Amino acid sequence: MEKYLSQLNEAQLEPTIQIDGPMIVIAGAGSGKTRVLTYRIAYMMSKGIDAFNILSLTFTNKAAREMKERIATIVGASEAKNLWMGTFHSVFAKILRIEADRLGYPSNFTIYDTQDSDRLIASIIKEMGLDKDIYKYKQVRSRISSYKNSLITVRAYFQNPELKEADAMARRPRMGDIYKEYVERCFKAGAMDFDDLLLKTNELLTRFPEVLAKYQNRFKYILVDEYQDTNHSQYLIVRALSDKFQNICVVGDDAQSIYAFRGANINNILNFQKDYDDVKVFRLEQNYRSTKNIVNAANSIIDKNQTKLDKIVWTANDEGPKIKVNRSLTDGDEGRYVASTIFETKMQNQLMHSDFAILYRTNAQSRSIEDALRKRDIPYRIYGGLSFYQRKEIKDVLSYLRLIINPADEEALKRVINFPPRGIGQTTVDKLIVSANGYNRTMFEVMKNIDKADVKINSGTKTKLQDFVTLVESYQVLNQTADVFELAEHVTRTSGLIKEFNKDGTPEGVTRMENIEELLNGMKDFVEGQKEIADTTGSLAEFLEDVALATDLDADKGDTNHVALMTIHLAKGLEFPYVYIVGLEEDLFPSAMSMNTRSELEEERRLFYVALTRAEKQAYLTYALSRYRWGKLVDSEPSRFIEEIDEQYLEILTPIEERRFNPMLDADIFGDVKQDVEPNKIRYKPAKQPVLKKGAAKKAPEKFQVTTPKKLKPVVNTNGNTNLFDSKLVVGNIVKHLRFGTGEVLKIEGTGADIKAEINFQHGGVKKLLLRFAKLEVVG
DNA sequence: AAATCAGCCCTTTTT
DNA sequence: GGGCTGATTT
Repeated sequence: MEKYLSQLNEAQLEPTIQIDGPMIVIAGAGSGKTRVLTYRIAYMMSKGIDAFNILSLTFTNKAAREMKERIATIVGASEAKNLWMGTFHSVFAKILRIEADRLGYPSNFTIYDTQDSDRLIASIIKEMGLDKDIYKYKQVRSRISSYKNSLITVRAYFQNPELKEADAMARRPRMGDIYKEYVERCFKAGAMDFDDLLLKTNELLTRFPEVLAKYQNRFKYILVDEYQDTNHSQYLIVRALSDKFQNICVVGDDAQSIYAFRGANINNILNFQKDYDDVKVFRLEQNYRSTKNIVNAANSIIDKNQTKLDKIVWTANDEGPKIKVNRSLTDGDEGRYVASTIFETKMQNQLMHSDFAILYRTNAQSRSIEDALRKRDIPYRIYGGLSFYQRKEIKDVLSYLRLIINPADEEALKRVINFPPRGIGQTTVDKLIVSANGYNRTMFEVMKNIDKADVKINSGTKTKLQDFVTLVESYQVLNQTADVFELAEHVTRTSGLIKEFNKDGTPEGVTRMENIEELLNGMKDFVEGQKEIADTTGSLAEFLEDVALATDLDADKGDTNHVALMTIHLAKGLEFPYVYIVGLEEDLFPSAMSMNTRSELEEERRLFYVALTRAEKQAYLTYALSRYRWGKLVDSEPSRFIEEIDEQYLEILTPIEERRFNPMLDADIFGDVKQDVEPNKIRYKPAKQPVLKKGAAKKAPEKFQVTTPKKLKPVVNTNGNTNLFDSKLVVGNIVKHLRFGTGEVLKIEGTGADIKAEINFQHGGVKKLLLRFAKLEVVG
């Protein structure tokens, strides 16, 4: 152990050997946080603390696995095996399975993924006869999710008039009814969604003091990584479990909090010192990862945020090259620029493909990059996106398997009852749902007793339903003896899935078959792997849980030497020698949807900070002047984040060399000639009509100058004399709108040309209006 | 009940 | 550009 501790600097050593009591480690990017966590656990064990008494919560299962492996090399595999380590979701799913019956759930409950939830909600909205344009299932789902993350149960919802009012104001008065029905249907189906795993854990710990005591005594030492990204529900679980012994160590970096959109509360980390007595505070401020240029540039960005803890990240590393900033004409050019510089850099410095990462704000951006990499024969791998387990054919197979374990699983049943087609159509399914709700039974139970049930289904269809029941039951019998792989293999063959995908020999069908094969191989690995671990059964239930909570499709099978493509969110915690941050454009990064409030914009800025601090040696920032979005070419402006970096750390590669407008050359912008133009050649932008955007007259042609800070743009009044942009509209004013009638001003937000007012109109409810466009008249 | 097609929304990020 | 829903046809 000593030899490991000697690898730490003083700042790292202190928290590592501090075992008892509440403590917080504020760890800057690249400061060796994971090392501290790993060695701390190993150190605890070397001091005689039983692995059974340590609970370590990480942000991804991959992080947990890697940490466990490293601990195993220090203290030995047999000891490390007993550590409880994983994400909140996976750890508490395990506990919920043990305690399920207390909550009225079967221990083999299904975990609904987002898609399952969406389908159920959409189906409920339809059944209730509501307008799907007002009740958009995605919005409804995210609303329900935020209730759950704030521990607002259905009962709490109906007891709180404010919530009902808020939903009514948003023209969704039936929100509570949908919530209620959704929760009941999940319960009946023996299913929990992601948020339930945390909500039900809280319920368990609150309602059953003996259960709380049991786990408090079990988890005498608790560690939480990435504490800045915990939500309220997670916060309460940690508080409850650590309440008795108060041996709680949280690690995080407020500057890297990027999950507010899913309920993460940055105040959890900002207020930690108030939550416990005598909190010891440690700071890791020396960055070991990146060059001075990168660290300083990142600091200069995060400085722009108001909400943050005091912390100065510094490094003793080399100065390094400046951050390269490149402009392209289109997203296609951007891709080609990235691909060609990767190619050149790799050749010149004899690097691996895996030394490079390309990070973007949205998954949709990967396509243009992929195309360029493929043309250059550069191997790459896309992380995240539509994960393997979310593909249609994989979900089909998994749905059959889910039904074996839990025939009450409504979403799985609806998915495969008529796939492959077996003559059971929508009408029949609808009748079954109505009937099941009427009898308060599951659809499967109704089907099983279809002869006794009062449903108007013709006898031919009834036979088909019974056949399906028999099929599933035969699988259940096989599950008694066969392992996961054998079972799945049998299911794909006998259900007709393989035949269905093989049917027409289309390339699509071939890919689907390959994916199914890959799934089967994965199962084989799972079966083999589980044999070596003592306390696991290798059961189907366990496999399905792994799959439901998988954070990535890890299992880096075979070749790991590829360029990594992923969203910035996914890149958190990772590092690469060369990092490209692409699509640095206004409305994309920062996202158009996050510019309404300061806190949203600050989260985008933290996201940019995370992106930049992934780089060890060299960072590239790229943007395009126009980009395909929703199938259309859209003009874009460089991101404000580029300007926010202190210019001394930047190298602008593409000073604009304006050329005279040339109709001949200009034509290729609209034709297909430009495909062959080499990237990174000096390009020019055709003269264009100035576009009015954000109420400002844009200087044309566009010229991007990093050296001059953006000045406040002149305001153009586009709406004649009724424009209130310059007026002193205040909260409480009564205003009149041409279309919406009169309303009260609830909120005013934004600055400059982006000032918006939230107005509650008598007709039309609450609306956010850009003052510079809205024709408003103050009447009171 | 199945197959085909037109039109819709979509893009923030994930356990 | 693409995926999904709903209407229409067979």
